[in-house]
Amino acid sequence: MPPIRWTSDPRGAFQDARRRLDVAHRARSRRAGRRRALLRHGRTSQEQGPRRLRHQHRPVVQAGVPSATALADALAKELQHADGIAAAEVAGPGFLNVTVSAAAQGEVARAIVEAGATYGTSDRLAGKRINLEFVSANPTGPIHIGTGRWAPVGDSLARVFIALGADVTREYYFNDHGAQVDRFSRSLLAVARGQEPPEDGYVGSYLVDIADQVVAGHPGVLELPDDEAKEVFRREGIELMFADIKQTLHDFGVDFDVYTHQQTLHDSGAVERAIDRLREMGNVYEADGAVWLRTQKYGDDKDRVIIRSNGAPAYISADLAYYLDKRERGFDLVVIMLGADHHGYVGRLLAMCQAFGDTPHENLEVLIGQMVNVVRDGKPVRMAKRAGSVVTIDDLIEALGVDAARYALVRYSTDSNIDIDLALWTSASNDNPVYYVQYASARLASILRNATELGIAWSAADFDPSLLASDREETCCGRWLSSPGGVRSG
RNA sequence: GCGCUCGUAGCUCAGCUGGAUAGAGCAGUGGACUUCUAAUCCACCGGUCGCAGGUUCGAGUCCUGCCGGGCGCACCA
Repeated sequence: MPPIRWTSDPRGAFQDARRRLDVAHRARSRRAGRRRALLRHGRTSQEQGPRRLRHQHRPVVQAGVPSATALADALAKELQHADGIAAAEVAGPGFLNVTVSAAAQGEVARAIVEAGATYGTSDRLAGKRINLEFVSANPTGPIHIGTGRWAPVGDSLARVFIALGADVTREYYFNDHGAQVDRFSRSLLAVARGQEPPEDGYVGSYLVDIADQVVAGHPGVLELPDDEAKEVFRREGIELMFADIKQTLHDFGVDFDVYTHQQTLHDSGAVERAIDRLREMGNVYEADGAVWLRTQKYGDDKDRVIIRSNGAPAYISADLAYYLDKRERGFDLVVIMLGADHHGYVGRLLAMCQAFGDTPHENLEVLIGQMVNVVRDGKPVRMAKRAGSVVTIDDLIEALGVDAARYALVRYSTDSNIDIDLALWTSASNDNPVYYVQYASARLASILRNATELGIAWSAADFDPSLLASDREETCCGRWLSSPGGVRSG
């Protein structure tokens, strides 16, 4: 064991050497204790242009520019004597393998213990205000599994941004305006009167529950004229439905900081203000009796109507106001998470962002999550009680439990549509992905418990990092070292 | 017809801004273990990265065209 005592992160030594040589680098973690570096040269100046850069990436000798191997050699020499580094050797054309000494590598254990829960966090996004809007299911029924996918994903994303030091707000856009809500209230009224729901209405036993509650709270409601009764069912029904949704999300471990009601954007004049602003920017015009936004100018397929020829605002008008509202509330980045059935909407939202004079992907990011199906033995499952109903988050939680349900939704890339196999996720077998996580947790808890029973306690003074030298420990240290990178790129 | 997205090992999926022999888990095969919870561990087996071109010193990654699955293309929300 080389008697290398190290005092700092070996990456520091690496960066020192690099700085001295004035080369750009690319480092990647490989096996435990090793870092590999691809050397690139000639990237110190951005104005070189792509063509020349490409040539300079070639690992060949050019006039006045040392070859990659020569650079690697030089870098290796610098590194060999650096603290915490056991060996540095040139491996292939342009690659440098750096072996971190066991002692240096073991230090990561100390760093983790001392940092506790803050290990892996950073201040990379410090001062940045991010608004994450997700779920935002309409209050016309329980949360469907597709939109519900964003609940754990959006929540996890929020946690990652917070770990990076950002100031994060979780927000829910509550759509209590428009035709869907009207259909909902008509459906409630029909159900309360024991009639068939309207042709275009909603079905499901939840309607009965809501209708019963409304009637219980307003005994005379069924004797009112249709319009008045419908209004009562609208107002009360939405409140009850929304309370249900909030409860479901809360049970799912997801709570929001801000709920914005679409209706308030219309009532407060925010929509008009947003349109005025866009008009000032020269991006609004009138044609065919309607008011249009010039989204095509900013990459959308066509311009979009924001005020219909009948005078009613189109759906997007509230989004204009909402985006502006978020920006005025001081958010640098506005993230909106939508289901794949809304992906056609992305283009016009990004165009809107630009129409306001903002920069897409910098001030506005629209994420699309693909569809979620629930299957059993390969066949789609409908769990709710009445035909026509869809699988809800409540159903999923009931079937899998909160932890497994969250994990089943977070585990996969949101770019892929997923089939959640109930048989798989509820099975007591190795096939069940959630078992791995639970077992790992159980084993770690067990180690700590046994350590306590044996009277073993952490002591910074007695800690000898060089003892963490076995292959297994090397692997662990490597993972630990690279895990903050995962948070960073997340 | 147009657009978005997926197509990587038998199965379910990773693969970051293109970089060294493409990685995990499960399944399969062969071992280990009088157990820090057998809900275990180790090893092996297994891949024309949908197909065909192209760009590049280098492509699973970028571009073009096909094929296949999903989802959309409203003065609906």
